[in-house]
Amino acid sequence: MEEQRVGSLRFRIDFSQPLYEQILDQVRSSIAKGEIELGEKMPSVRELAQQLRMNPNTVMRAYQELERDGLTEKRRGQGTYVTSSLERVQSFRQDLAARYIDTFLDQMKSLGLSWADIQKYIEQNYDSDKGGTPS
Amino acid sequence: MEEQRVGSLRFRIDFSQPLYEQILDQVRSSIAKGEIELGEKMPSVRELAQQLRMNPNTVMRAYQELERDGLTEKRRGQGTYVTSSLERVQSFRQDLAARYIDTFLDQMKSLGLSWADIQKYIEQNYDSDKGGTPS
Amino acid sequence: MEEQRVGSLRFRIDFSQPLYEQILDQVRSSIAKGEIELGEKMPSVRELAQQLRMNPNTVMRAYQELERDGLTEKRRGQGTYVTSSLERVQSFRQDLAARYIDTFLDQMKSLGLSWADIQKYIEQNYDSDKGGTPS
Amino acid sequence: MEEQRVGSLRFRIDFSQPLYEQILDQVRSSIAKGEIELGEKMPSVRELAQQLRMNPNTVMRAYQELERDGLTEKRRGQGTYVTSSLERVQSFRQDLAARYIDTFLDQMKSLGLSWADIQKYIEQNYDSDKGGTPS
DNA sequence: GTGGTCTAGACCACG
DNA sequence: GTGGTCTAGACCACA
Repeated sequence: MEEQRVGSLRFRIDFSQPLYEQILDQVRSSIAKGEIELGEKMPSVRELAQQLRMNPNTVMRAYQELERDGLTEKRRGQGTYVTSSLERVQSFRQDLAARYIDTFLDQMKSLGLSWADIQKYIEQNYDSDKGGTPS
Repeated sequence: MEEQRVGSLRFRIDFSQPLYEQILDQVRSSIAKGEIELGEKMPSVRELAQQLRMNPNTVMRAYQELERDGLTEKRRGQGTYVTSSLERVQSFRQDLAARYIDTFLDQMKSLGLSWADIQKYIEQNYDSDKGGTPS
Repeated sequence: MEEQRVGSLRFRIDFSQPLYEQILDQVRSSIAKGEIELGEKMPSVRELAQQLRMNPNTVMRAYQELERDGLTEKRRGQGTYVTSSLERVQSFRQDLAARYIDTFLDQMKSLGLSWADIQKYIEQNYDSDKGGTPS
Repeated sequence: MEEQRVGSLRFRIDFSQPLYEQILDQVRSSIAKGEIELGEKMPSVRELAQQLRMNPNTVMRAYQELERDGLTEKRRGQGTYVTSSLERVQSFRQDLAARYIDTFLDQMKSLGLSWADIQKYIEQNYDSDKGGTPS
């Protein structure tokens, strides 16, 4: 329900999805949007676990996936850092967007909606809030 | 892998999602696209389970959700039928589309992509196949 | 120390490496060598855990990596199966071999040994047992 | 990323392996290849730690292992020196090479590849750069 | 201090 | 029955 800030990161956790997935998605989002800077130190596993009132293992699982995505890197004994490679972030963002778009277009197709239909619908209903990079 | 036909319905099942969900989605899609006609008889739970080589419980769960959606109705002693109400189908289609779109726009927002970005991206990459059998 | 058989799989577990890695390596090896057949059912997580006297979570972690490798697939409520795709196994084997070889050649290079040196050395010392596909 | 020189030694450090291990391996390599001469003085622990921007404890751990290997020796009040015994270096090199080779052959065996397979593969893929600065 | 592995045991979704 | 998520808490390696 309420949002929580931990360092530069913001979290909004509920019980509708696996906790580690929510962490994963929300950290990805923070990195993709540049809310947390390249090369910045992430909160430690234990710290984040405590702040979010979760078990450290749950947080660690999310951190491991982030590293597999190439979005963070671990430095032994020092902590976890956001990657410094802008390129890696960009390419990750592209890939993920493409995956989301594919799924979405499949869904629309399964309902028999064409791209023109979708455009019309969205422009009617979401004119005021089309998302995008925050100011 | 391969597609399977059962009456007017077509199924393509894999193990990446819950089986009952795949049945649900694919029947919904068949109804939305008019591949199975309004008022037509659905295969019985047993029949479909046998054809798809699944546990009848799995098929039943999908059928229950279809009925809750108002897309089908059971007639005692006769079986399950697709609703005859075009209006019901249309409104269901609208609702589902709206839900998919919301999710999609949230995802795009989480990646910092605006509606303009999305349009540009899709038109570049999917020009030839924008899907959809317009109603 | 002693080898253990679970279905078609053989395990030899010690404490010199993470347990889940040993499971992972040994299952990979069994698949690569064809000791367990394509499409065959793997022991369930709980079953294997019990046989190896480990916690199910430890086994599950290994199974998750196997799936990420594309060597196995989960079927909900049914269990875990070795992939049926020979191609996937072959390509995995190629990739892994290439990785091992790269590492090895780097090590040899760091010791100032040329490929000719290595060949000579191996042929002198390992003539009787050059490994390879078991009879 | 970038290489760093400290006296006769060259280092290339990342975060994918324990830092002390990287120092260890790279110093061993420098000695084995004769890049640093027998009897030459090593940088002091503090000096090296400072140059590599590491904790002195980390460097010390690597130095202790080098001494255990017989590749270096401490002289009280003077610092650490590379051994003057060519024989010791040679025998160390042999041992280490043998260990690497054993591991490698085990890996290949676990993938069901024979020595002939390996030779063929390497000669196809690495013909231009077989590494090595023969002694 | 950091992350990583492991155990024991609960509870859930799926078939 | 299957795998998946989560917690609590122990112990380890690295810096």
